[in-house]
Amino acid sequence: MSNPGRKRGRPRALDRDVGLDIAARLFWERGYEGTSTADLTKAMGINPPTLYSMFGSKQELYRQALEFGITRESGRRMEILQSPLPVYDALRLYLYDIADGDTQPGKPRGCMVSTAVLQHAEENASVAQMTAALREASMQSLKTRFDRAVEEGELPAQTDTDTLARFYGAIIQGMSAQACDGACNARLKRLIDLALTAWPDRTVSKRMIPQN
Amino acid sequence: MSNPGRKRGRPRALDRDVGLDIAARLFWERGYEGTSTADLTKAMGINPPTLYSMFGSKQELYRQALEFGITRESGRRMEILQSPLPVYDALRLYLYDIADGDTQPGKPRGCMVSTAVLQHAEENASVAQMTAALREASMQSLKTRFDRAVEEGELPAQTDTDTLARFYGAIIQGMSAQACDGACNARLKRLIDLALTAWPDRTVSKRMIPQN
DNA sequence: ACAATTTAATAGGAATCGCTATTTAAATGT
DNA sequence: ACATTTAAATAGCGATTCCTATTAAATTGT
Repeated sequence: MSNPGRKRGRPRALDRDVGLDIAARLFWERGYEGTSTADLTKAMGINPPTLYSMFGSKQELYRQALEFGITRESGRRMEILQSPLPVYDALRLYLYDIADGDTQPGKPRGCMVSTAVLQHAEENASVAQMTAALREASMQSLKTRFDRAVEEGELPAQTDTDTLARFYGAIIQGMSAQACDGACNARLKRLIDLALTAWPDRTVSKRMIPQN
Repeated sequence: MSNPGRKRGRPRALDRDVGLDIAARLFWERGYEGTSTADLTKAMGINPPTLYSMFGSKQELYRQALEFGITRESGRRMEILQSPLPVYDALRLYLYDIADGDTQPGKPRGCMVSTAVLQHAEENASVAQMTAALREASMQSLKTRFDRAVEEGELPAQTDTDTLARFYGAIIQGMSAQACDGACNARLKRLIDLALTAWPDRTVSKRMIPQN
């Protein structure tokens, strides 16, 4: 029969995105080294050769699963950060969104990137590099927004935007760690609210009493 | 020959503490799942049966290596925290000591506990429980110190000491993650200095302009 | 019906995983 | 010297690691 919408040959039994979603959840929960290819094929309901023909290798599957898992939320968070809101409010919403991501019901705890592959066997150094680069990019996007805020007069000219970005980056990583350890959403948001009191404020200097 | 200071039988070829130090460094660098028993025996210069007769199992070795690795610094940090210094200054020195620990030349980056075994295979859940309990205990010791500060009038009576402890706990975890990613000592200390501006201050409320 | 095309399933390979039964070596006690 | 005691080394077990050569199945084109 003529069926122009379909290719020739045996149809795929597993949708690629479904497979990536399953892989993302497994890697998210158990880490790269804690997830075996047998875990992956079993969860996807396929046999090893299918996994390798679809995704290439375990490392390549991890890369694709990472990309698949973060694309949607990464886009949303960029919109929050680049919104017309004052930078402080954008930052708060940005952090709240991350706290929500760290504590989604029915999904693994913590962040897929923030605390992933920090320790690893030598042979997995290139995998660790993937997540490290994503963490660095995340902090750079914060710094870029803060730099704009300086230019637009929302932050003092002498603001150390790099340290400010890495500080909130540390909060993000700490939230992920604590979510892995069982922290609830409300607890993470209390933590955010406290972290936001470190925001540089042009109106008042906070500590009137010298520290030394 | 009569030699009262020594036991009978073949002498140990490897000192227990030397072995634990080697194991601690390997687990620290590569994580629990990233370190194989072959890595451990090779680094110690022993054969598998010796490792198992000395330490019992991989999991038990990890427990002992953790204990060995953190005992000294844990004691020092408790002294800092319980010193007669004002709580703010004690906290600052405490965090600086951790930053130093995260960036020691010739040792693995980051903290052995703060960011360890956050993700893991199901079979290693009990190992993850070890590090999670140590992280929780670390934050509890901060909270206890802050509670005392409230009692002694160093902090406002209404201070949320639990959130305050978990906030600096998040900073500690973030520092460890960033040290793993290559952050230097000075960068971590800039981060600490910024985090310390979130310290509750009785003299002035920081944000004079309402946020909403 | 039959060839062509594409994918899945079977079966297993080489290496490594954590771990151990057995044997050998090195000390002390008599 | 020789037995006793303690620990190390040899050798390897069963299971699992990531991955693949080969075969079988399911579709389309003619």
